[in-house]
Amino acid sequence: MVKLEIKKKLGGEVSFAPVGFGDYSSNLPLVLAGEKQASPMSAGEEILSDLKKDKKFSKLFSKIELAKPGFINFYLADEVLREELQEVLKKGEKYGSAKNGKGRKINIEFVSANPTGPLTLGNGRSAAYGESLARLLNFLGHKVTKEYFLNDLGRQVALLGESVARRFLELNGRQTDYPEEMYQGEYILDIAKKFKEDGAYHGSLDDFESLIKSAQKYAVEKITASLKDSLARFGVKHDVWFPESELENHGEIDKILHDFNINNLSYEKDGALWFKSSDFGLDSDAVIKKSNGFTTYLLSDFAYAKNKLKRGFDKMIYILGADHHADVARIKSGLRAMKLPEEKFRFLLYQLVTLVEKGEQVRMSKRAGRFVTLDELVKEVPADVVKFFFLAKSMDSHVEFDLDLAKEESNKNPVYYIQYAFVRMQSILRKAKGIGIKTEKKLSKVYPWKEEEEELVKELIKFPEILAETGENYQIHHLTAYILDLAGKINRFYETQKVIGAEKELEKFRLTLVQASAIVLRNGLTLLGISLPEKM
RNA sequence: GUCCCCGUAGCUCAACGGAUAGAGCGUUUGCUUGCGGAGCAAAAGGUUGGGUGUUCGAAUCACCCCGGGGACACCA
Repeated sequence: MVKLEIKKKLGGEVSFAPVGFGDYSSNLPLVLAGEKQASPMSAGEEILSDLKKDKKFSKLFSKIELAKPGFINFYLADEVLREELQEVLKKGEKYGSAKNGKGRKINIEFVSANPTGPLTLGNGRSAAYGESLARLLNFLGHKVTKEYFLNDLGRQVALLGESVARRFLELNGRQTDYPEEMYQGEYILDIAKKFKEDGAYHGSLDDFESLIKSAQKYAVEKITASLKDSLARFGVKHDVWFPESELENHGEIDKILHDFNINNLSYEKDGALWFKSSDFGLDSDAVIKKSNGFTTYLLSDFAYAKNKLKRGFDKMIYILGADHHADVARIKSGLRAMKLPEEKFRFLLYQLVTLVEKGEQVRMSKRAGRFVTLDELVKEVPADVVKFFFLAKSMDSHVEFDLDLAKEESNKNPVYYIQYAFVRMQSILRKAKGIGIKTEKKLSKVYPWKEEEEELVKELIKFPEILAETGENYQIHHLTAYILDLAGKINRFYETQKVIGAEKELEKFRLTLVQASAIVLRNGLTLLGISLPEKM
């Protein structure tokens, strides 16, 4: 990774240069000029002559130049390009991987939707992002656990049980009303029907309490299973499903209450128990135990954070919808109060996915039964397309989703452009193998680069650098954009340079380019969780 | 009232404070023998919502407006 070497050597920032300014560039002269009040160009001269003294370093480049306002531009040497190209073939599916993570344990929690209904599009965004980030960090040498927090306690789940119970009573010919606060989606009726068919309830129909309990347990199990199915169909698999009830059963929630009490971090008011969050950076205090005796979500969050830490994770990443923005501040206040290492917790918020129907925005609501499910979408639009749609965007962008438009546009999605480039490369490789052409490391003849070849190699060897950066800033969409760029370079190369049937040595050389292209596309798409067709 | 995110080409979105603001879709025009045309080449399309600052340099940072989304519960 030449970029890293320049960075080390200079001790300043280095970036990929815009077209026409070499391969890498640094603004160090401008920065130094500001600090020392010297002219950028003279500062640049000094740096430049220093760099040139280091023979080993300057051998990496065909040219190092000082440009206009005060940039140093680096042009990669031909041999470096050729060596790195061989590196791609040598490392194959490991190309781009690293050991920087040093096996540090990372927990990534994502999706974590309540088991009270199907997954929504927003959950899909979380799923696509979490899965990809996990794969990337793994590739970079971390030991990643993908985790799903299952809220199997509390009011929403109780409400779910009651909803199913009421539908169940209806099915059994009992007169019951169905209040507005019940879950309105059709899937509730489906669950109630299965509940009846399975004969899962053995008690009396008049014992409403017992019915609710039984229906709740049944519904949570059914829905959890279908959540797993939906995610599997979307190509996402969590390593750990962590039920909230486990925290309660192991007394971890009570332990927090106890500790807060001892350390004078909580107090009673209006029959409820409050956490003194205002002592830890918040505007107000927060309820952790309601006057009806039930503990709040926040308390579980505290216990859960502590639990994760206890399991030995070095870093805990939460992927949350932007509607949890305020929760983040509350959780952090709790971390401070409990003296847990705040820097090990990282909260990533993605902006919400809103639904557009016939030009109108519709607020999705699970309770009101008004949403598009991930399953519905994936039935109409291939999972690869949906993932690309999410992963090409920054987490900070709102997504307005129009199902009709998505269906219509699906076959124009850029993901096909990338897959097509891959298929073309595979096709050439197949053909070459068929007629016995092999790639070779040592070529007896070195050809000058064709423009499209050079651009392609340079793009290919950026891959490890892009991954390293993305692993730092978690901006997965940068990786997505890179792969799209790369596909463009590949298609241009394909269009202009004949591979099979070219002059003997040249044929071999271009074949290495083809092979390297296939490798990088494969590695990149795999990290995004997008599939690689052999044929289309 | 406080806090978070966004406003960039007709549309959907990119752009570590850097050099000429880029892709895809859509529009217009070309490209058969060469390996898959789901491609390639080119054109048109922009006062980066508006303003004031900060500095060598601002789509990016600060402040003020305008517009959109979200959060500020004994909801989850």
